[in-house]
Amino acid sequence: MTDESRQDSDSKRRTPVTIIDIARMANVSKKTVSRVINESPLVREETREIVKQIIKETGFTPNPQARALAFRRSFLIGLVYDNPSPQYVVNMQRGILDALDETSFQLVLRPCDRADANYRERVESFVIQHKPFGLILTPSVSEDDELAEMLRERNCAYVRIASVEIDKPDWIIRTHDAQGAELAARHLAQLGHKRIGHIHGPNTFRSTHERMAGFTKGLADFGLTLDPALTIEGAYTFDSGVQCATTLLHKQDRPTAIFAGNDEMAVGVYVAARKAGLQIPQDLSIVGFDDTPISSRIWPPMTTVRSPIRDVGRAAARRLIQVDGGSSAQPPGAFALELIVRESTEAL
Amino acid sequence: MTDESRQDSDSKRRTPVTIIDIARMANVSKKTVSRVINESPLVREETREIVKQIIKETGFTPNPQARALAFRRSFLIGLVYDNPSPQYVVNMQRGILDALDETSFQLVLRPCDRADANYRERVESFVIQHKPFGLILTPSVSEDDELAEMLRERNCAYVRIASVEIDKPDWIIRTHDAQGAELAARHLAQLGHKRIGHIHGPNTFRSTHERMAGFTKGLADFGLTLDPALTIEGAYTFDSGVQCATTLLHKQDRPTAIFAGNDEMAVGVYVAARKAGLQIPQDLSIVGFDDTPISSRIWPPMTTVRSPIRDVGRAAARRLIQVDGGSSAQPPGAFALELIVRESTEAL
DNA sequence: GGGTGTTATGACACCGGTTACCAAGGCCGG
DNA sequence: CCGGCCTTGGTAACCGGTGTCATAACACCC
Repeated sequence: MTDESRQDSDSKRRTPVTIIDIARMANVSKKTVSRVINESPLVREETREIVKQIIKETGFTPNPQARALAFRRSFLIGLVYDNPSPQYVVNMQRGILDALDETSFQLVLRPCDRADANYRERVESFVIQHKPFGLILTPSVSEDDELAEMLRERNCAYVRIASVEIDKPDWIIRTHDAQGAELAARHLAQLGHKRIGHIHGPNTFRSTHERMAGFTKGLADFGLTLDPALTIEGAYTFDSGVQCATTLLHKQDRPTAIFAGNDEMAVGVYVAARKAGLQIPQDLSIVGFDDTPISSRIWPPMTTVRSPIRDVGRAAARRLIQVDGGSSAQPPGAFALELIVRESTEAL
Repeated sequence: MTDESRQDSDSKRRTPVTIIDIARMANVSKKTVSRVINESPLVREETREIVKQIIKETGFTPNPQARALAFRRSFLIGLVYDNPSPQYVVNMQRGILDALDETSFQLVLRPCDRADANYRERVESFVIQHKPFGLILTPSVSEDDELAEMLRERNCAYVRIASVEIDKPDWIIRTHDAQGAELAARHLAQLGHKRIGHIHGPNTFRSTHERMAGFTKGLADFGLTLDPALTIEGAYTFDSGVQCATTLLHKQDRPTAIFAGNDEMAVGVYVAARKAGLQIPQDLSIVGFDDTPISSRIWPPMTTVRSPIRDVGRAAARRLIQVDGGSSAQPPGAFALELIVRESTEAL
């Protein structure tokens, strides 16, 4: 048939195959083809098979722009983030891309800066203009309730990655920072440390309090308490780690171990210790948080808490595009954090 | 006028403002508005001003999906990369986003794996389906001529970031890896090192040869040559760095300095040196390449070559979207690499 | 066998822009 | 003063899908 030969040459060029071509070949209307594409149940099984077969043969894929226009919703998933750690960002991206692979969703990047007075407006105008299918919010933007409210008003789907239950369960992917910090505390306590310092993240982040709470709980299990004099607020940066550690290490009764809120600051502790002439781990045990590559490359390799960021990203994207159990059915042990014991910690 | 009051409520809701609304308000046809938006010269100056004014007042932005459909080309810029270094990837993204900010272009991520037999097909189907405005190819995918040819056939714009002139100048952003490696060589030679080891990247990457050539040239300026016995192929990974360095350090005549093709491997050299009981820099000088964060956080802080990745990304995106001198007018000194001297190198 | 209630299918308008083409108006030369 | 050319703006069709609604097909029931 001439129809078929045209179809062949089309499938080579691939571009010009449209829903209408498919419809003609299947002897149905374009609407029916549309129904098949969108998995509508209102198609006879037999018809569906025929259409599917033809779609497969021609290698047809619906034009995302056209669908977006008609749907009034694009197939873009926006990643909104302000975490400055490349490792975190890249892992998150990988996880999301894992989930988006083989779908027609695309990941677009929306970095932002909460210090910027109108960062919400920027996100908002992105939403208005591009009508993304959904947004994934990572800490710390995920903690911004005003942002979330704006998205709800704008009728834009979102998933917040957070360590506390700050929204409808379906719109949250819970991480268990507290549990990770608890592991760190128990580890240090078991090693016999009593004077344990803690450099935590900015107080304005909810995750900071989560981690502190977990850390406190872990210590409590061994009859220890978090000494306020040895607890100090950092900024999740290397430099702040150096500074805070320097302060701690010059105290009268300096701590014999320090737990830092992230690896970046923990590496700062290494430097401060080195400058203070202390040996790691003989004179000072150090525990980080994140298991970034640097933790295993630094000397001595660092004990740290591993957070399954990539898995979290994958789950968030899946939730958004509603594959396998889009509901909040997060198994209890999901995204458990893990303590990676290396050589920066030692019994007292 | 009732028209105006409707416009006001529209501008609050913002979504329903279309080109037709603008046309009505300006008393022109939608076509004219379209011309204004697309900067067509066929509009009377006066008319243009009126339309622009109204667009501004209403905050109207044309619907990207609709434009994409009509243009047969979306406003997506694809970043195609296979470089596993998070630091590199994130910096590249930042640079591109710098350039895309305030435009209606969006950055979408296309990581790929050259080991995957049909990675080109994946890129191709992305191009066919999403009709991106253009692609940015980073090393090492940027070195794949077959991929570039496919894109040309598919009529898809692209910019290749590469250290060699492998395509039309307009489609290349040249980096100067050779010059960076030369700096490293001169630095080590000036410090009096004679037996200098070099751990380079995979031979299949053109950038590897570029860097080696530059390194050789730098040594030649001081009457030195690259000793094949001390030159060894790594894989740009930490582990390969450890391995290669171990091999080098156990040679009869071990090198007094090692230049690694990237920081990741250089950090591996640190570990190998430590295991061999060598002090850095007293017993062994080390130079890395990339100036990733780890190079300044490790002890002792590492001397390395800084590559202006973010600037390169920005330039690539600008080239693609044709802002300020879209032509190949790369100033001669553009993207010069810089040697960051820290404490991992010392005079012999 | 006809009325009724589903279920499957198609016709048609529409999403919000763009391009192709045409018509009207202003300017010019003959 | 008229016709031709150039500028400018309007109309219709189209890009490739989706929504609404009417209708055809079918099973079921009395």
